[in-house]
Amino acid sequence: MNDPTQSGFDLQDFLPYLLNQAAETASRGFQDIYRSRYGMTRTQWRVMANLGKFGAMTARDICITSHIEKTKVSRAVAGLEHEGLLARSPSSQDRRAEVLSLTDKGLAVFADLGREAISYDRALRARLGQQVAGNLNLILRAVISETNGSVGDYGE
Amino acid sequence: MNDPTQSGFDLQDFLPYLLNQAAETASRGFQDIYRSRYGMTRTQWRVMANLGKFGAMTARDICITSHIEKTKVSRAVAGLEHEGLLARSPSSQDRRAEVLSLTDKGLAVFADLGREAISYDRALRARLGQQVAGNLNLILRAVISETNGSVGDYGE
DNA sequence: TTGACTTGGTTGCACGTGCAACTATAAACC
DNA sequence: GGTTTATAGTTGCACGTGCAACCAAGTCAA
Repeated sequence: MNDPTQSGFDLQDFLPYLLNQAAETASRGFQDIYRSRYGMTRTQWRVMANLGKFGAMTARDICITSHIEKTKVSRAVAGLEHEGLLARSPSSQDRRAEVLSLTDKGLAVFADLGREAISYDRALRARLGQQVAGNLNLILRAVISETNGSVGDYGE
Repeated sequence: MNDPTQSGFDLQDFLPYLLNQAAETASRGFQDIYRSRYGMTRTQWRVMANLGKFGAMTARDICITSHIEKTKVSRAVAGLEHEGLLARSPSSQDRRAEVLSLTDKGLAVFADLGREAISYDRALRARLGQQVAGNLNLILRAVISETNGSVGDYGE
């Protein structure tokens, strides 16, 4: 590895770069599943995963728990609703907010993708080794909470 | 953490999700630098980092070493050339290919960003702890080489 | 009640990207 | 030679995203 500019900088050791590459390769395979099978976006999948886990919640709640920007959530919700996977009902406490929940169809899709996700994750961890995978899990959380010094709106 | 659907799936423990979140938070700060300071794209920054390290190379070479898709490289190169940061010269061996290299201006920009990147990376590693950071580095490489079972074209 | 300010959510626009299709040159084969 | 097949690089188009601006409902205080 020569370095004509003597800069001493190597992209291949730059943590943000490595993280992005790793995230991309790790995500690709699962993305293919929810995209080809249900034509879903990553954000849609994430929104669905939240509703699947927590039941009913507002868009705002999703933003907070998942650090997804609100415009992304808004559009993902619109898409999921259009596909009949999600339903909105007005909030009784706040007429601006809407309570979101998965429809039966949405629950079925989530059940399917949840299963796939679990086995995908399991396979990935197996390839890395349980020890290493657990380690990675912890470190990533550290990375996420570091630097994440709470910015405008709510996160992100 | 309740789980109404009993799916057993938790997005917060899904490795692809964690990797993406970590990558995003880790990248954000540095992205602000090359974007606000030079109006550069992430891909442009990466292409520049390659040329800065390796000197002169073709677009194809960049694709191979950095696993960036060729259309992204093509556009990044066009942009960098437009800004006068990069120059093309026809390859003597292959009239389809062009040898890319940074101009003096490009070298100066790379020197600046390279410095910034090094200190950014150093700060990040310091926050994680050297031990953990080194660990992360290794694991990420493993993640990248796993799953990366060589697809069409050259990588990506 | 009225006004200033906050907050839940949506929308317009510009932009980077993924993919497929395309041009031009090179290499392989008969 | 001539014909196929692979390769370097570009381009058109559709699409998801980031950001700023926006609307409507809530909040708080005078």
